Amino acid sequence: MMQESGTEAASNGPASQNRAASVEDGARDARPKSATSVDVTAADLIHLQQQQALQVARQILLQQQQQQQHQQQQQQQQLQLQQGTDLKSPKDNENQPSLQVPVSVAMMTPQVITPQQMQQILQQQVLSPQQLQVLLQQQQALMLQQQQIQEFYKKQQEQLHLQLLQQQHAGKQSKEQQQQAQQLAFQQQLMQVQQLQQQHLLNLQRQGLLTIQPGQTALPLHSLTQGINPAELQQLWKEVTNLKEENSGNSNGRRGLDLSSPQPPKKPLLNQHASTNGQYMSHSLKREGSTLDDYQHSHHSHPLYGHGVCKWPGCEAVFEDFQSFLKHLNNEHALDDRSTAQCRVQMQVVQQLELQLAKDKERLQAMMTHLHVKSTEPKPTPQPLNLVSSVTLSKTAPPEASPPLSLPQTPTTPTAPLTPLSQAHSVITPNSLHHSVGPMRRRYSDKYNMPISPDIVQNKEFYMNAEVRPPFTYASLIRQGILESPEKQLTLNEIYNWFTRMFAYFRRNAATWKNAVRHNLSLHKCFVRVENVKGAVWTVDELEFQKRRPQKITGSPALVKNIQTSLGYGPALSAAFQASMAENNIPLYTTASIGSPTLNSLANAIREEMIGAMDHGNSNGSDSSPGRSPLPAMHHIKEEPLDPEDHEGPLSLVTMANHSPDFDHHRDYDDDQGHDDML
DNA sequence: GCCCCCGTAAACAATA
DNA sequence: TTATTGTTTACGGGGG
Repeated sequence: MMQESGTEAASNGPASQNRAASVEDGARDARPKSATSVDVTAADLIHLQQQQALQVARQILLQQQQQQQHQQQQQQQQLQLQQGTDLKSPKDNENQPSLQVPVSVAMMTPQVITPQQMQQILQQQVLSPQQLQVLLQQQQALMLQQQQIQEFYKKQQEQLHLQLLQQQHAGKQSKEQQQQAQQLAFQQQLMQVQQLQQQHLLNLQRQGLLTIQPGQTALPLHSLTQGINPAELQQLWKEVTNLKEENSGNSNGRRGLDLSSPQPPKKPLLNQHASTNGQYMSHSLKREGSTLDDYQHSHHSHPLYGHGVCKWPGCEAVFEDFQSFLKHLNNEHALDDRSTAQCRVQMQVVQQLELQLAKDKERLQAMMTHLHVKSTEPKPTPQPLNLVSSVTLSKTAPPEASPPLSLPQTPTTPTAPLTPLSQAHSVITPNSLHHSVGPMRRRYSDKYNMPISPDIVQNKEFYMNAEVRPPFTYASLIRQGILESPEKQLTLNEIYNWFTRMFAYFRRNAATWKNAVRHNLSLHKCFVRVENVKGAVWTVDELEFQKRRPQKITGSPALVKNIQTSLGYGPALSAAFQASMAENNIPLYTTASIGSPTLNSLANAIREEMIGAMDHGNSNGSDSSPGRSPLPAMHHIKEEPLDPEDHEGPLSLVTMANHSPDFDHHRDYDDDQGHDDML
């Protein structure tokens, strides 16, 4: 009789809820002013620079002392020779024969780096061609400065030499004073070099050319500190830009830029994130290749072709039609050394961007965790868009929760059914995040008549584990839950369970949202209550639901395009949405064969028709015809007797689906709610 | 400012 | 009797 449900009513007064909500909102407003950046701060840079300079300074002083002694000895020898004495010291001459170039000068001299080093630098700091140019200019400017310093140093050395000679003539003075003077001069020079290098590094950082990550300090900092040979940069620049005259077809002098022998991303930095994102990265790369192929063969839109312009890096050739572009692509960007080099650079760019994206996502997750999750409740670190590669479900999360139908359930294929375009619109944007943190206002699924399924599908793991309010209205969520059920019908309690199972947010304050669910079920005509022998189930009248929010979406062309593109890519559509479309064509309560391509296209077509009908702006709440073939309203289902087997209870329902709501866990949810509500 | 939508709260009745 | 389910009303906020 009494279906399981939370015992939330007793201790969950509205006042306390409001207080809790307001406090929560206040906490959310108190956002951290300073994000904990993963980049090395300027202070760290300076510290490293200072340490490095200290070591160099010690070497310089040692060398300088030796050199000074050597010079003085030479001078003494010369004097002795002039005086006719013959005091040889060949040993000293042999020991210090080639110290005319001080170490400090050697340090300032730009070192010629190997191609491998250059590649490592590129891998760790992938630069765009523009950035490379800027870097080149910066390096050349630094070279000039360093040359000036060298000249200055040489002049000083000469001056010192002259001073020594004069001092020799004037009589021997204390060597300590000379050494101190020279040390001071060298320290000044060192300071100047340090300042220049720090300025250079800071400039690079400011311009975003240099991002030093933890654990990355060794090579890039060292290399940049020592200066990259502009010739090498120029060489690389030539290799990766359009130098068509170099298109010889042979790999002459093309070192390490061969795609045929793909070097594994030997980036320790990348591997640091492999535990969480490596899968995602490799997968996305793989997906990138497949989509490219698909585009090339099946679409007249091409990722390398946009607005009549070839988007090959550095090309920007203009074409009137797609065919000429394809010809150009095959001719000019064929498989040769230049293309492979450019491709490799682009791969590095993508890898770097993905790395940055992963970092930003981690930061976002940390922020959200900080803002929404109680510190006393250690949660798994859920991330939107299936970044969680291996979900360790908390005790409040359904451990198995085989998702219904096409939901990507296995973390091993996190983005398998997705397309990049579908990802683009359904990623948790700051806007949606804003919605999710506050009261449930203006869920975009309603506002723009968008199917919520792709979002829920893509962020299922996220919503399941993060106490983030899904940016959908109760009505949309209820509909989604009902449509995800195998029979497209749920009892009230099953709807509750679906909420708690799918959304961590609804595992607390049960009285509030359950009341809202009931309220919505009763209020909206799109939810049809079907009497049953053993109770009642709720179904969705899709027509009524579509009529429910006839707000036009013509306002933002980009938005409309987004919606249409999202509809145009079948894999992004969830089976629930397809099923909902199928409901308009096939009788209710029949288990539709969901997922066939024809049904997908049909569903898309119907969906677009619906959106087109919405554009005409149906009168709100009126029962006017939506402007397309009037499908029979679903109200008759109220009288339609149901097969008792189909809805005798939750357990019978779950046997039909591969997603089994574990009601023990629902108990847990309710219990947790009780704890939460007591707080 | 008005209207609509949505969320929330609450009262109330029916029912198991 | 109690908990659940379902209906309805009221109110406030956001947004067009």
